[in-house]
Amino acid sequence: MIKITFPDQKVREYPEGSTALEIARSISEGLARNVLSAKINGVVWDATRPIHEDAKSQLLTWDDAEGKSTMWHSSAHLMAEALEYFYPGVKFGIGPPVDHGFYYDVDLGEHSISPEDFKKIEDKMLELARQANKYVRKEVPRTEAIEYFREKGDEYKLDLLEDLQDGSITFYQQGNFTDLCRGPHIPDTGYVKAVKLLNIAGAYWRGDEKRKQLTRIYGITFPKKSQLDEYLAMLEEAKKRDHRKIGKELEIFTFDDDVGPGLPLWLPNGAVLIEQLEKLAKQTEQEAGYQRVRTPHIAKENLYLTSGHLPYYADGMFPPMEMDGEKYYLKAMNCPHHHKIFKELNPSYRDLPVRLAEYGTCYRYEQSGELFGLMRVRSLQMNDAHIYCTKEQFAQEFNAVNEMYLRYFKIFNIEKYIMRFSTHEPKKLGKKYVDNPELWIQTEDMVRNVLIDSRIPYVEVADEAAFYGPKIDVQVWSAIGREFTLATNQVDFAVPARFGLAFRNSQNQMETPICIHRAPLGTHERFIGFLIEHYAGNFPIWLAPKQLSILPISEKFNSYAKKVLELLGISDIRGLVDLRDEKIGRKIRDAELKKVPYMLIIGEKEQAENKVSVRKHGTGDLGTFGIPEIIQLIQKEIDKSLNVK
RNA sequence: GCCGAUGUAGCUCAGUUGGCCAGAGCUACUGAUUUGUAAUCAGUGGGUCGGGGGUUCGAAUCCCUCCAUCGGCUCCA
Repeated sequence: MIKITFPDQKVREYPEGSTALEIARSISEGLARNVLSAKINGVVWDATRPIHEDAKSQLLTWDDAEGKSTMWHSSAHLMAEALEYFYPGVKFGIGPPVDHGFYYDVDLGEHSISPEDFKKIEDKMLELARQANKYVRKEVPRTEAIEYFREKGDEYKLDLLEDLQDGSITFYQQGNFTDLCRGPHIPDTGYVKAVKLLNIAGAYWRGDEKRKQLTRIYGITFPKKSQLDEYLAMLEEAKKRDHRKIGKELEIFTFDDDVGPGLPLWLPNGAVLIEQLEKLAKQTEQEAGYQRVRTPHIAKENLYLTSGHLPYYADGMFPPMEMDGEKYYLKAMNCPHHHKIFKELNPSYRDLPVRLAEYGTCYRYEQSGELFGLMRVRSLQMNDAHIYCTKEQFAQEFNAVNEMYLRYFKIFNIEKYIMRFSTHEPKKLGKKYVDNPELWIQTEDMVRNVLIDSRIPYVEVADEAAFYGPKIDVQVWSAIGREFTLATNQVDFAVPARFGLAFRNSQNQMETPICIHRAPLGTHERFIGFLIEHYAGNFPIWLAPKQLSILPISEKFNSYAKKVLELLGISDIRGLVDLRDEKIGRKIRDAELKKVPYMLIIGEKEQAENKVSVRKHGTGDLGTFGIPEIIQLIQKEIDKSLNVK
C-alpha cells in the first residue's frame, strides 16, 4: 500500500501501482471523468501512470492551468495524427501547449497547407477523438528511439534525441501515431470534444533564423463544444478593442504609404492624447526634481562609437547620412546626448542626483515584419530621463523611479502586469555584456534589494539584461494577447565611464556616476496604443480628446450652444458643437459612437434657463445642470482620476 | 528579414469559372425638414480596382515583380 496525501492534507491509502484516475474514481465517478492529469510530488503525471511510492497528489482538471496544458499537449498529438493521415511523410518538430491552445511545427515536404484545409483536419481530429484512443506511455532505449525515427526519416526528432540521455526517453502512442514525448497526456482522445485550428505561421527550427523554417499550425481544443463558442466570442470581443481598429474609428492616428511603414501620423485627437500624457508626466517629473533638456534628432557617428551602440546595434539604426565627409545617424536613443549634457554641467557630488528628462523622438530600424500598429513603430517618442547619481544614492533613486511607475499604474488602472528583472549571463561577459563581473553582481544585488524591500512582485530572467547593466521591464498584454514591454527602468554602470563622465566627491576625488535610464510610460506611441485597448477607446475624461459634445436640438439653439462651448473653453474644457442639421437622436448616436464622455443637449428649455441637459456616455440622461455645475462636475472627475496617491 | 494570407470609393464591404461605361451602405456636398436622448427624406459627387510589367480580341479577375497590411517566427539597445 502507498500513502497518498491530498492538497487538503488528508491522507488515504491505495494499493501500490494505483493511478491518479483510480484515486479519482475512489472519490467520485464525476471527478474521475474530469481528471486530465495529476501532480504527483510536484511533477505533472499521466492520470493513467501507476504510482509506486507515497506521494503528494493533486488531481488536475480543466479548471487547472496544468490540466488545460495536458489536454492541449495531447491535442497537438491528435492534430499530428490527422496531419499524418492527410500528408504522409510529414515530419514533426515540436508540438507543445501554449497559453491558449497548442501548436505543432511540421515539415510538410512537398505538400502545402492553407486555412482552407483546416476544416478537413478538424473533422479528422474529431473523428479520431471519438474513437477514444488511449495515450500509451512507453519507455524506450535511446538506440531504439533513434532507429525508429531514422526509419521514419524524421531528422527533427533525431535532432531532439541528440540532447536526450538514455533512460530518460519516452514515446507516447495514440491510435496510429507515435511521438517522442516526455508527456504527460490525458487518458484518451475522447476528452477532446471541440477543435479549432487557428492559424498557420512559419517558425524556424529551434528558433534559429539560420535553420530551416517549418510550418507552425496553431489550434485549440475544449472538453465542451460550448467552451469553444465562448472562446471564439471572446476573440471577437478582443478584436473590437484592437487599437488599430479603434484608432481609425476615433481618428487618433494613421499610417500613409508615402510617409513610410512604422511612421505614424498623429491626427488631432491623437495629438491631444499625447499632450495630456506629457502634461501629466512633466508635472510628475517636476515634482520629483527632474530638469528638462532638449537635444537634436541626429548626431555624428562618433557619439555612438563612444557610447558603444554602433558596434553592437547598427542594425537597429537607420543607415547614416553623409554630410561634409561625416556620417550622421538618426538617434535611436537619447542617452548619449544626455551624457554630453551631464558632462557640460560638470556637477560636483553636491549637485547629484542630476535628473535629465526629454521626450525625445528616436528612430529605430525595426524589421519590416516586426511592425505592429502603434505598438511597434520606427519613429518613437520615449518618455525618457536619465538619472546620474552616486552609488550611495542609487537605492533611493531606483526606488523612487519604481514608485513613480506604480503611481502611473494607479492613475491608469493598470492591474495586469509583470515586473521582469533581467540579469546578465556570466558566460557572455565581454560579448553580449560589458566585461565587469563584480559590477554586474553588485548592481544586480542593489536592484534586487530594492525590489524586495519595496515588496514589488517581480520575476527574474537571466541573460536578458542590456549590455550596460541589469534592467526592469514592465510587461503587459495587447487586446489580442501579444506580450510587450510597456515601461523600462535600466541601470547603466558602463557607458558613463566610456563618456568620461565624472563628478568630484566629498574627498575631492573624481568618481564615475551610475546612470539610471527610465521610461515609465515607455514610448508615447506604444503607451497610447496600449491605452486605447485598455480603455477600449473610452478614455477617462482628463485624457479624452473631446471631453464633451454640445448637441443643439435644432439650428435655433446653435448660437447658445456656441456660447456654452466658449464658457467651458475658458475653464480648459475640450469640446465641440454638433452644428449639423440632424435630429437629436442622430447627434446622440454619433457622439456615443465617438465615445465622447459627456453630451450637453440644448433646446428651448435649456436656453431659457441658461442651463444644459447632461447625458453621460454609456450611462444616459443625468438631468439638467447649470454651466458652473457642469464645469465642477468635470473638474471633480479629473481630480479623482489624477489624484490617486 | 523569413513563412503564409490579404490589398476594390474617405470608411465597411460585394463583384468567387476573364466579357457591355466596376456596385452597395455609411461619409462628403446640395436641397427640403427645425426636430427632445442611439440613424429624417431626396438629389449629387466620388474609384490609376495597391504600383509596375506580362498573357489575351478583352484583366479587378490569370502569371511575374515590387510595395503595404495582417497572423506568426526571428529581432526588440
